[in-house]
Amino acid sequence: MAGSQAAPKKRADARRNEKALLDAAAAAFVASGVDVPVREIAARAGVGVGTIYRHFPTRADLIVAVYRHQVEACAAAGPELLEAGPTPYDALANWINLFVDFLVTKHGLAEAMQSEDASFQSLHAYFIDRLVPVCARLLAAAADAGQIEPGMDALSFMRGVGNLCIGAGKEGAYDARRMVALLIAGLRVR
Amino acid sequence: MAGSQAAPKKRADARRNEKALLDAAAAAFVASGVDVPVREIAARAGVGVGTIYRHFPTRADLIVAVYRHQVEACAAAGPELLEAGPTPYDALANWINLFVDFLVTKHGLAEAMQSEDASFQSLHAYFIDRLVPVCARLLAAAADAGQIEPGMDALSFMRGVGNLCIGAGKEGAYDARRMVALLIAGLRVR
DNA sequence: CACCATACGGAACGCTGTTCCGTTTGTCCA
DNA sequence: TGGACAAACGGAACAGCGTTCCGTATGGTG
Repeated sequence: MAGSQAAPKKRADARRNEKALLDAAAAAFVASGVDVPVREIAARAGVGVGTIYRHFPTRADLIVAVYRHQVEACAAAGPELLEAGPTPYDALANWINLFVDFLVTKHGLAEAMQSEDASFQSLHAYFIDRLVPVCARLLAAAADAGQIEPGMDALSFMRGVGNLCIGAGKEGAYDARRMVALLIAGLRVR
Repeated sequence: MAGSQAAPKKRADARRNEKALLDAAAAAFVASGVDVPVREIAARAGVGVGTIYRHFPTRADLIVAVYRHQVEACAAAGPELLEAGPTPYDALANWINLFVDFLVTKHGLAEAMQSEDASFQSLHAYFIDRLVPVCARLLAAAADAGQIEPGMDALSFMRGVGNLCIGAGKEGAYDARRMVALLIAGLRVR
């Protein structure tokens, strides 16, 4: 097999800077949200701005790289919850809650996810690739079990959930989980 | 009574420019969304940028001025629907649909509404003043009729509805009305 | 008609993202 | 070991945005 990557042998300083940038970006995202100025990330990492763009052509690429592990974990949790939960509907609700918790703790990520800006293309693509199929399977299972109305497409549903997470985690009394719970409840057959 | 305004007699050119700015802004909002560059609005109106800031200190003030009529109409429709609808729940659903239709046809307005930027303070204040009480009354009526769970606060609910409208009206197949319908359905008692 | 407060225009500033190129540095082979 | 070359770097420079500020123009008025 081809190992982890078909690494075209990058230079040592390049690898070092990429790591430093990921750490700096993670810290900066926590401190100032995912729309923190590029210069600040560069300063934290002790590199020039050019170096950021060389490693991560768009902000979305950097965001994806920083949160890849957590997104993968979320994707992996889908089938597990489906097997563990009392019913498919419970599994769906639990999984969505997992996703919501992830989103609301990343300042500005929900906002970025719905941005139509071209530079966020790769962020969309990644979330769609990894999470929408998982959601689709949970929705299908719940529909097959007769617990929710069939016909909801996973992409729209996840966009709705993501939208509801916008503005959460501020001082205002807005509770994203409560709103998402309403949305899920709205799916149920009556 | 004090007539329509206690107008402190503004100069004729100032009144003319204010009108021109409102027209230009309305056209620019339609063409490029509510986050159209200030310079473009100024150019459309044939004035300098300073003139915009003199009449409308923040972008939110301009947005409020442009859409005031439609927001007032929406606010006025609440009590009417409550009286007309077969049930309070129907009135609530119809009114929310009115609000959603308003939002999705104003490119970028839903996004602006959830912005926490200080310059949008007056936009928040206006919507909260005019629409939240109407929504609260409809929610209370539906709860009193035993059709929805009591305890939903109108502000959170409207924020949720507004959030669901983000990204509607683009090429993507996202249907804000459908998602909002889910949210309303989630309110119903089971 | 002359005065002056009111209002205007747009240059200028600061902060963003993004590009570009002269310089530095790691790697590899003679 | 040392030199050569591709790879990578840094940050100046540019463009687009919101916002401020002040010299200039103008409408109202006695």
